Parts: sequence; structure tokens; C-alpha cells
Amino acid sequence: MASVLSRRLGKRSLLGARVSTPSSLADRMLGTAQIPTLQAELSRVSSHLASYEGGRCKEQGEESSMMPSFPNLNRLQLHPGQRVYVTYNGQECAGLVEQHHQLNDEVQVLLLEQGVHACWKTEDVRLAEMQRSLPPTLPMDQSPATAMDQSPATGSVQRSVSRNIDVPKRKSDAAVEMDEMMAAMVLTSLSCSPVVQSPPSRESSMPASQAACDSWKESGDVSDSGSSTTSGHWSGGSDISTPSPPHPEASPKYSSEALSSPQADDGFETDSDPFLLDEPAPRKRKNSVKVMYKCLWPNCGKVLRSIVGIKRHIKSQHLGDGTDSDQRRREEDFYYTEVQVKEEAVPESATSPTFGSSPIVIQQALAKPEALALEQATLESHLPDSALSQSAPSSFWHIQADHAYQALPSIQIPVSPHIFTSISWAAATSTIPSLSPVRSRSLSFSEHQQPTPMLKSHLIVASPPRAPSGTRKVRGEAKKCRKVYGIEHRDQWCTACRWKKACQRFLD
DNA sequence: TTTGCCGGGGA
DNA sequence: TCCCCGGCAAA
Repeated sequence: MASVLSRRLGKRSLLGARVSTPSSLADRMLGTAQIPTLQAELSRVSSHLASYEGGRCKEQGEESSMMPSFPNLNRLQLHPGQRVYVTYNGQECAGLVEQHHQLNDEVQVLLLEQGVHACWKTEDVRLAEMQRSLPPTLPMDQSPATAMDQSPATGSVQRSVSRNIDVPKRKSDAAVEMDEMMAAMVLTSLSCSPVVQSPPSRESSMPASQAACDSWKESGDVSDSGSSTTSGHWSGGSDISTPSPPHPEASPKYSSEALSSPQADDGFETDSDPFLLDEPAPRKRKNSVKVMYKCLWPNCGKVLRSIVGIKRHIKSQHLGDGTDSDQRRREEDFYYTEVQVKEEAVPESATSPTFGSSPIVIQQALAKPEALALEQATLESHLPDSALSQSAPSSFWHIQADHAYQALPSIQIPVSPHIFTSISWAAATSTIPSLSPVRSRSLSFSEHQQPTPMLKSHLIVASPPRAPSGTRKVRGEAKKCRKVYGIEHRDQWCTACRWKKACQRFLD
């Protein structure tokens, strides 16, 4: 029952995440908020959103069934020279219609102030005339809005406001909002502190990133992704358009490349976020993946190609070389993260003319609401995770030393620092009490100094691995010797497995 | 039913 | 200390 419930809740929240998206979008649409009683019917919303993801046409079709006026508004024919408003760089800008492609539902607009030509989705373009004329003349238009705002009086007010100020404002499910705010807050706080990272040289990052597809908590390096994403993108420019000031609430989405690129320094190459972006990310693109190293220092976000480079950068820019060099040297490891960059992804969008507000991109991003939920999840889990991985190597060796069972230091083990740490984190979250002493040892490595208070607290939560007695350790997801080698090759099992003890080769 | 492994016990 | 295994709990 509980699981069902949680599942349901999860679903719900997911839906919620979606809800906010289109509703905010809807806010910005021409006809604005034509979605009737959004909140009332989540299921309906979900279907609506599903179709939204699929494409606008569908959405309209569906909408039209319940709100006949919507398509009409949406299909307004814009004439060249017509004055419209669009969101550019997060700001409402006036522009002139250059061309209206009704086929792809796009409007080419010349921004007067910026002198920029760009394309917007029709929905994202507001007619100048309409803006003025709508409030008085379109009661129809207001009703849905009021439905959303739940207050007729404020509804109309906000309606007009939202029409003029195009900041994607989400008003929808309160819970969702809270979720997102939470996520945003966490992210922001994260972004203000150097997020820890595991030694980049560990190549486990690769498998980990792949594993991210399966489950974030299982992959060692997801942590990296998490941290990098969070710190990088959110701090770098969480807002769709404004590159610099992090404005967590402004946008739950990030068009990462776009954002961070303006902020990039010389060394900056790309900033698409590998792991997180990979999965839930709005834009998942070509696969040529490149490993970069991103500075996690607050408000830095510099990305370099080489470890050496990033270390040098951190040392020189943030830590300052000098005294305590030994300590520094170690410290610098904590201030960068390994980032897998999908090439092409960045240039493509970054160079796009619509880069600024890039409505299209946003839509795509929004169309993947899981990203939000996932983000939150990853966030929560990754923080400590990354913190863990940071000290993974040392703890790892502890383990080796500790292990009475571990007769053969198998080849896989050296790879495991990441896996180990991350996984143990997962274990920690789910079954803290059941951690074995060995594991607890690995978790308790709080020798790292700087992680955010937040990280620390997470760590603390995670680390009390006490109470090894009592509950059983939850079975891990990892393959065990038995599975890997089969019962017929029992001699190849790790000693612990042979002795029916907790497997030490495939830690989980 | 299978699998992972705790707890206990024998050598 | 090494090794084995009964038996429990999760999958």
C-alpha cells in the first residue's frame, strides 16, 4: 500500500511538475491560459501535457475540444510588420513580425531594441494589440486564469500582468511549486559552495555515467553529474536567458549550454551537463562525449579540458598557491568536477539565434518534466554522494585493509572507489542501520573539510552507519560473485562469497 | 524459489 | 583465524 501510495505520489509530483510547465507556458501564450481547471484534474492535465510533449498541434487539438476559442487565438495569422512582444533574455521585448510560418507554428521576429532576428513559437509571441485589448474584451480569456488563480479578483490582475511580464511564472499545483522551490533552493545553496568531487582520474566515471541511465543512486559518478549540474548550471545561470545572476525560481529548467557559455572563460569549452542532462535533461543530443573538468568554485564554473589545467586554475584562482601547499594540493581536487560534455550540443544551441530566450529550447526543456523531479532526487542523493566520492580513494583502501574476507584483491576493485562510495551512499540512505561496520567505515570518512554545511549534514545523516546489528543489510543491486561467476566457478568467488558472507568483490 | 549474507560454530 | 553452513529475509 505504502509503495503504491508513494508510487502514486511520485507520479503525482511528476505530473505536477508537468503541470507547472505548461501552465507557465500557457501564461505566456497568445490567448493565455486557456487551459481550463488545470488543477482540478491532474489526470487530465497529464494527458494534456503528454500531448504537449508530443507536440503543440495535439495539444491544441485536445484543448480545442474543451476550449474552442483556444485554437483560434493560437492560430492567429501574424502579418509582417505587426508589432508583437516576445521574451528575449528573460525580458519582454517588442518586435516586429517578419514572417509567420504557420506550418511550423513559428514566427520570425525582429527585435527592435536588440536588432536581433529570431524565431519564436507562435504561442510565445504576444500581439501588441492583443495585450492591450484582451483584458477588457475577453472575459473568456480570464475565466481559465481565474480558475487557476482561484480568485476572480486577483485572477484578472495577474492575468494581465502575466501577459506583460513574460517571465515564466508558474502557478499551479502548490505542491509542485514547493517541490521545485525546494529543488531550486537546494541547488542554489549548492551552487554557493564548492561541490566535492571524486578524483577525476578514476575512470569509473564512464560506467557510472552510463549507469546514470539505470539509476542514479547506483552509479558512482552520478555524483559528479549531480554536483556539476547543480553548481554549474544553477549558479551559472539558472535563468533561461540571463547568464549571470542565478535566479533559482525563475526557471526550473536550464538550458545549460546557453547559460554557461556567456560566462565561460578562456578555458571554457562546453558546459552541457553530461550525466544529469543526459538523462532527464531537456536536450539530449549527439553522443560524442568528452570529459571536461569543471571548476566548482562558487560563481566560477570554469571548464577546462585537462585535470592539470583545472587544478592549476583552482590553485591559482581560488586557493592561491602558497602556504600549506600540501593541503592545498589535496584541496583542489575538491573544487572541480568531471563533466562529460556532449559536443555539438552546445554550439548548436549557443549559436542559435534564438539563444536568448530560445522559446523552442525552453519548450523542449519543459517538455521533460521528469528532469525536475529527477533533479531533485539526484540532488539529494548526489550531494553526499559526491562528497563521499571525494574521499573515496582513501576510504577505499581502508576497506581493502579492513577486509578479512577479501582474500583476492580482485581486479575490479581498483575501479570501485566510485562505485563503492556511491553505492554505499545509496545503501546509507536506504538502510542506514544495516550498514556493515566495514561500510560504515567507508562512510565515516569525513576527513574532507570544505563541503558545504549542507553536504556535511548530509554526510552526517549518511554516515551514522551504526547499529550494524539488528537489521540485515539490504541486498544490493550489484552483481555478486555468485551471479557473475556462477555456482560452478565457486572458486573464483571472493572469499566472502564463498563463506556466505557479504560479497566484497562487488560491493554495493 | 533464488540469492545474499548474518550469526554461529567447528577445526 | 579460517572456513563452513543453517537459516532468515529480500527479491
